[in-house]
Amino acid sequence: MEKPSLPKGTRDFGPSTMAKRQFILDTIRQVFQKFGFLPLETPAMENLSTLTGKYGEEGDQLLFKILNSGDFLKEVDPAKLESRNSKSITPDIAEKGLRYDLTVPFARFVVMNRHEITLPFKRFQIQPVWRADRPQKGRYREFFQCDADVVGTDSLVCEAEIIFMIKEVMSRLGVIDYTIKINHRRILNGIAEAIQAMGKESELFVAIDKLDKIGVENVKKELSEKGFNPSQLDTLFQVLSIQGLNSDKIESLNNSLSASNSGIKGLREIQHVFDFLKQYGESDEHVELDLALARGLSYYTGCIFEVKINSVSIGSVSGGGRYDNLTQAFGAKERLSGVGISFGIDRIYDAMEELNLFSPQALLSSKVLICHFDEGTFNHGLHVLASLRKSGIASEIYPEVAKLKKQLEYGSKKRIEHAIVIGEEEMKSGIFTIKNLINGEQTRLPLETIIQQLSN
RNA sequence: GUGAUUGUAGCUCAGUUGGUUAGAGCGCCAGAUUGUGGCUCUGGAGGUCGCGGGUUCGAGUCCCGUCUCUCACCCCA
Repeated sequence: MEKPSLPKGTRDFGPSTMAKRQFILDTIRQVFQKFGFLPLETPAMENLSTLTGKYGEEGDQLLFKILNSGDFLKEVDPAKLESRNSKSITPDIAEKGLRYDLTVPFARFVVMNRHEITLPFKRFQIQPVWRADRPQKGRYREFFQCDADVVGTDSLVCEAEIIFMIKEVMSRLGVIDYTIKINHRRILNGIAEAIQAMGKESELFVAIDKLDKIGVENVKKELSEKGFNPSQLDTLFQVLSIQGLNSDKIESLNNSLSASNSGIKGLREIQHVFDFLKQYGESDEHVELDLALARGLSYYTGCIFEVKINSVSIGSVSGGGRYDNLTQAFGAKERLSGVGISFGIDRIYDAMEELNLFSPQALLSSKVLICHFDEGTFNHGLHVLASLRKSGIASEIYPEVAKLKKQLEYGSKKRIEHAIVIGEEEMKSGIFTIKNLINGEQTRLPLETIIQQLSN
């Protein structure tokens, strides 16, 4: 017999893990709802035509594909089969794939249901996504994303709201030391213009995105290998090295990017977002304009965000941005702009675990265990159990006749707070022994009093 | 996709230059205590040493292959 195992990069979540995960999920869900987002769920699988081409070539390779049902090789061109080229055969044998993120399925949903959606449409979605990546720290092949997106408005107040939501989620989770990095694709384009690197934007952005990870020298090295000349690099790092308050950075960039329409427009939008923050009464604490933030997903066109929990060696726990043309990819005639944020709760979990931020009592368990001695007291226990549950007290009865020792041990291990012991005497008198399994104290009380005390 | 790394009891790990019947701690089960868990004591169960092949009189230990874990790169939550 083969030992059972899990596929690479996937995990089981036992009860104690789930208690903590639920806490994070509930927190995020509550914040999304408080900000006026409505729930949406989409299928785990999508047509591959929906998914491919939205995440760049690299992303396409990370899609999990689902083999067609039935005798799927029958219809395939024999010459193609003979070629043994997986890439060319794939479209013939796999029409579906597992979703790679929640934004693209959302865009698909919007296009398909355009007639019954009132714009601007705000939705949130909390579901697992799958990537055929090689797992490593903070990286799984199945993980949850918690997305909130608004489509159908260009208003920059949406960007500001994203920042408010991030702040509220972090503060409710008890995360104190974190940074919301913000940048704008147009500013990045402006920088590319300023150093005359048009047409080589992607190489440029990918390299500077690594700045805080590998340092200035290594980025310079990578860029010169990619064909950037020293004077370009000088100008680039002159711009990137701007330090100080967000407002100082904006001011200084206004000068260095003054020749670029795109750059100026991006800066103006960022400025607006900061203005909205102020107007709302929120400071720009934790928010940092970071010119080195680029983000890989190719569909972003406006503001981009990333949240990093400091002092934890885990990638970003949240990311998002504005995209202009996502619905166009599905043939929508009208231009629908959208902006969204995605929280990665698996990484948030890992980070909180590392920082010891979970409160210890977060275990989901019954409050009362009913202990008994024989068939008679067991049956009486069932009545007691019913009364407890009617009063909304989470409770359970030890399901078989066993030694008291064993029953109490069970309750203690499951961290059930109280044990009610029902013997002959208790059954007759209606006064039950209730034992606190945490501190060991024990008293005798009538059922009504017990229920009253436990209901609080 | 590239590179490195790990694998011995349910868990965390020892195991010497290859040498008898592979160990410890924790956990688990039972008893001491037939109506009282956590502490203590006593006893017990549990391993094809990841899998397959090779070298050897002899392999947990050496060699090859394979799978797996973890980490880094690429990319990303």
